[in-house]
Amino acid sequence: MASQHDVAKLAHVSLMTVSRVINGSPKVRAETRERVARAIEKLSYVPNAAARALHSKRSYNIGIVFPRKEYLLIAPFCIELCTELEAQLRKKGYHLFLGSLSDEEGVDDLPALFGEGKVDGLILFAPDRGGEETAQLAALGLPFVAAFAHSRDESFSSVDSDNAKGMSLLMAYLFGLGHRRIGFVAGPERENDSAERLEGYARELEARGVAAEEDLVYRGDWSLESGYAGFEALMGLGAPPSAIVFSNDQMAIGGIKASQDLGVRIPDDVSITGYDDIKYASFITPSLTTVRQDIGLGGVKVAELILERLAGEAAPRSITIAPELVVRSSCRSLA
Amino acid sequence: MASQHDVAKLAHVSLMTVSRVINGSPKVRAETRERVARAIEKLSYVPNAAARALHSKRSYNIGIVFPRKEYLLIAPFCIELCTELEAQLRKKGYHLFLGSLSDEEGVDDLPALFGEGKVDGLILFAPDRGGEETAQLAALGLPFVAAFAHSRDESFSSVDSDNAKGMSLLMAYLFGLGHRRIGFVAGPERENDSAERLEGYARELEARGVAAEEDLVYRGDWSLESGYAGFEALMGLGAPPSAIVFSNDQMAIGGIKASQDLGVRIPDDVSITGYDDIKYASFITPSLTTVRQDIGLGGVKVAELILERLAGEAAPRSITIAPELVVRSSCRSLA
DNA sequence: CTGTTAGCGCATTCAG
DNA sequence: CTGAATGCGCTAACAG
Repeated sequence: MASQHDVAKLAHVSLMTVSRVINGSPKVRAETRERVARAIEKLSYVPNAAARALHSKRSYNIGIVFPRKEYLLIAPFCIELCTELEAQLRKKGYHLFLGSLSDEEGVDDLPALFGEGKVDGLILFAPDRGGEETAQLAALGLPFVAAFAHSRDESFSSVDSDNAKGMSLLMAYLFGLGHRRIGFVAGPERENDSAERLEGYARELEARGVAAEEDLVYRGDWSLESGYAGFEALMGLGAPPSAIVFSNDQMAIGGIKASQDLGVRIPDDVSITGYDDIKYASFITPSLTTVRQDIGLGGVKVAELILERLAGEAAPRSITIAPELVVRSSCRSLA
Repeated sequence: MASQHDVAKLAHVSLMTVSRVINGSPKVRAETRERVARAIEKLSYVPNAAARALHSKRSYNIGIVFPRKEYLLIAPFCIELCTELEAQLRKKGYHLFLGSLSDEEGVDDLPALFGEGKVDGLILFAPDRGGEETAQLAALGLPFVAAFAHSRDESFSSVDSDNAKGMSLLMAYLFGLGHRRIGFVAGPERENDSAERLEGYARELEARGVAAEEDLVYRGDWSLESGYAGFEALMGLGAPPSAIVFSNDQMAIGGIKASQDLGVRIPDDVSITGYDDIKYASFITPSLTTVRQDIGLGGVKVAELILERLAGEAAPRSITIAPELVVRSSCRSLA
């Protein structure tokens, strides 16, 4: 409730001196500074964010936007990212706003959501691959960073995992085990991570002279349910695969459930892999061979990039998080 | 970038008239209103939140605080709550701030976090049971609601699940199946949900004339790991229980993992139950008998209560979410 | 129905 | 080193 005015009165100085002390200006005598500091302490004065924002035209708030309800499917992910992000931003005096867009809303609703100057910048979580969303957002002129997306042309900053690398690790491992007929359960078509993993799968097959088969690719949506359905579909094929790569751990866990209901043994009858290395990956039976991504590091990098964008100095850039193969017990050697 | 000033100029009216149109005051001639509306449209004018907040002394922001890192353990939970909460608040023109307190921080750090007038109210997620945190927060004078906590004396508003009811359902079911020697894997001591579930367990045993045994209670922390350890500990007892109640699904899933590593069959050798009915509960094998809580509804109620608190009319009140027993296949009848 | 005045709390001028 | 004036964008309280 106390304002600079009150502090100034109590410390017998002017408003300006108080302001200077608060903003750490060196041009204040130590003694005066001390007096002001005590007054601040006594009144438990806290600067008013609105007034500051009004004057400085900066809210010191960042918004994070989860574009679609479907992203709740990957909750563990989101939370981990948000926590780290929030911690990093706070160190720099920024706060994090949460904003999930409903299915009916699009990027054009963002001004209404955040455009009143409530945020200085935005984090866009897994925007569509087509680039319309990011283009629209760029047109708005609000600094932003895309998380779990990738800007090929560096027209915006982004943090993404190195999906090509991850898939390469995974496929090399599977081929080393002797697998040739490998099924794939993909994520949503419009997402970058999903698309890149599918591309990686196809590329790795081709590199080893294995012809791609349309039947061997099932289109899922990251959910447990779609993993279940994917496993059923692939194993129901006339010639089922000897291994199935799921685009994320969650779908793989759905697949494991399906295997049990179907009486198919993993890895005896079919090998499977996931992606992400969520907590459950090691707590499910069989424990899941997967690709680990350091989400926390992703949060740190996103924070770094958005701050960079706010400063406006550097050009947009993309950071990719290195993946790591985690071998557990969901695959067997055909040899 | 456009301000009311620009709109006023373009529409050939005064600032005040613009303000009135924006705030929907009826005291404006239809024709004038129309003219102003067009100017607003043309300039794509959006009111400035900071200026508004400065004048009205309301930020139209609500903060949600996750008091401890350990809450990341229950991520699916948090996300579901946040999403629903955010959607509800947005309908009323409010935005949601995220703020996780690190382990070193306490409620007294909240002013620094949010106290600059950045928020009008706070949601406190699962505060300690002792009530110091809530008492401190109340002392700050900031309206708040505790989520997944319970105010016995209605000194603050809270939303919580009816743990007594949930435990009663669960224990009745287990007793009906013939179980008498029942183990319990508890959550953290200081949390309300955790404490109430443990109390419920003890009460239900006593009500049926079964003596409580200290050895049969293992203190966990909601995590998969602690569930694993709890299962090991309880089954390692000289006389292991015929059923184990886990305070949440996550620990139960940890327990299932332990059972497989130990070669103990569920439910043949021991029955288990969880609490929460998270998505994985039905996708694990054996599928988990548990208690369902409608987290989304919790979010709706939390929004309702905080808005009530902001309005300042009604007295604080507590809402409890009705639990529901979900029987699946992790328990067997001893008969 | 519409316009004028004033002030919310802060920080950037520019003078002392 | 410190202070006085000024304005950020908006709206409540008064005029007209």
